[in-house]
Amino acid sequence: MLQQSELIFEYASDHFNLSQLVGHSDYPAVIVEQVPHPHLLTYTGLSPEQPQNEDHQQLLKVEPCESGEEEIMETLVAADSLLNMDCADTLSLEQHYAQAFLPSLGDVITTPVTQVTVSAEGVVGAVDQPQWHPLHSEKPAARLQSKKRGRKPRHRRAESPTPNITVKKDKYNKGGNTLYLWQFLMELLQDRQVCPRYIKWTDPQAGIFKLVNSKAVARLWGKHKNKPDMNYETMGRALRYYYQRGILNKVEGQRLVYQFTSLPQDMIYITDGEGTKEEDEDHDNSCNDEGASEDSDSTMSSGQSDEEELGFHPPPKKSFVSFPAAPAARTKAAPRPAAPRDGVLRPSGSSLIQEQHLPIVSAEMLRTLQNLQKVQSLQPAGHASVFQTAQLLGSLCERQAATEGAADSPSAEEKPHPGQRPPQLVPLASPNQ
DNA sequence: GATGGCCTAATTAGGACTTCCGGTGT
DNA sequence: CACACCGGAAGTCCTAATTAGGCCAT
Repeated sequence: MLQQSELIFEYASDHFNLSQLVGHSDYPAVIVEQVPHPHLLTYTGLSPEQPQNEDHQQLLKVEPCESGEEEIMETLVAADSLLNMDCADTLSLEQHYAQAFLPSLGDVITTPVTQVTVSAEGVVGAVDQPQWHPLHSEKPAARLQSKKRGRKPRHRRAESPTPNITVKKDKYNKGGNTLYLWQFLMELLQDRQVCPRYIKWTDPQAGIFKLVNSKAVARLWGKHKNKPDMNYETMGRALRYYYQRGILNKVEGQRLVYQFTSLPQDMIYITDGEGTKEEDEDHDNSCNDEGASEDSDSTMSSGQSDEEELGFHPPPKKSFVSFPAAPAARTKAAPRPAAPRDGVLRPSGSSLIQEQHLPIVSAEMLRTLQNLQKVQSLQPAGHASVFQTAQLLGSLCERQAATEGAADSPSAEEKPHPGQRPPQLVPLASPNQ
């Protein structure tokens, strides 16, 4: 049985559009999280019984492609094929997600998690910080205390974990797939299969995001909630309720653009050059962004369930940072500070790369780890803590820096190319080196 | 038989949407 | 005209808290 301190890699995006890697000098961002439940291994194909060194790697194997473009096209075609599939035996990632993953949300949520982000500069951040930091000084919306009749007053049920509220673990442990809409959206925004294709940050620092494909997002939400009739109209109503509760603001004058009044302090923005860095140029998303923008449904045939291909990940449970924009008033998009271009966006003032609760390990990280001899012997059921992984990556960073120092330039061969494996990183002699 | 502890099912309140609607703005 | 957006109202679903009742041991 796995312990909470054990580390599992979820292979999040091997099937992800490789075009996202095109032309970016940064190594992909990486999120690491403790995932306690063995069925997650099943979900990810990493059965605890499996010999990790073999099956694990086989699962994660990514064949390099001669022609990056062809690979991209094939990937897209495959993805689109998935979208069109509705047969019962086509177990979508999302279905898989719902069936296998959600039951463990409670553990996931309450488990302190360390995130590690790797960019070209190496490990940007790796913080093991179990505490959550409520940053909202007050609860945004006044709660109506309704009358009770004929019964003893009881303790109020935990409400939606609006930024400064913690949710009891049990709430997520009862087999229900309780995932609030705002959490769901945050997930999507951290899922590279969805962001920026269907939803994207327009101003991460301000928590402003756009529903690039509102219909697709609504369908995803509906699928998650088992509401096949869900549409943007309905989902939008739920979003509007968030105004009252101070969870969201509408960004005036911009359609389909909303703003989180708070974001997890430890929110991580996986940009690796895509999605979130387009905030200055909405058109620079290579990942179908233009095709998808405003309504990429036009690019999809009707009835396509593009969410079929999407697997996303359990809800973040984090501390939150509120944005300067006052929740009380609808806000225009705040002037944005210059976003760093290192592939990881940080909130003004402090690093975003902190402990976090996303059970995601990107494919890129896994590939990276595959290249490390030490990591190849890492057993989820063994000693591998997230923090150790962070240390490991820190060492990796150092080694890489040393290598780069010798080469004196981040050469092109270090940049990921479509259809190419991520850069071969210098194997680590030891995580503790 | 009375009492207390434990367990379980039923009840209830309330949160978080969902659905529907009429309306406005772009 | 389509779509985004708004917010009221009523409904559904789910969960936690509470209560009631049964069982058992003392």
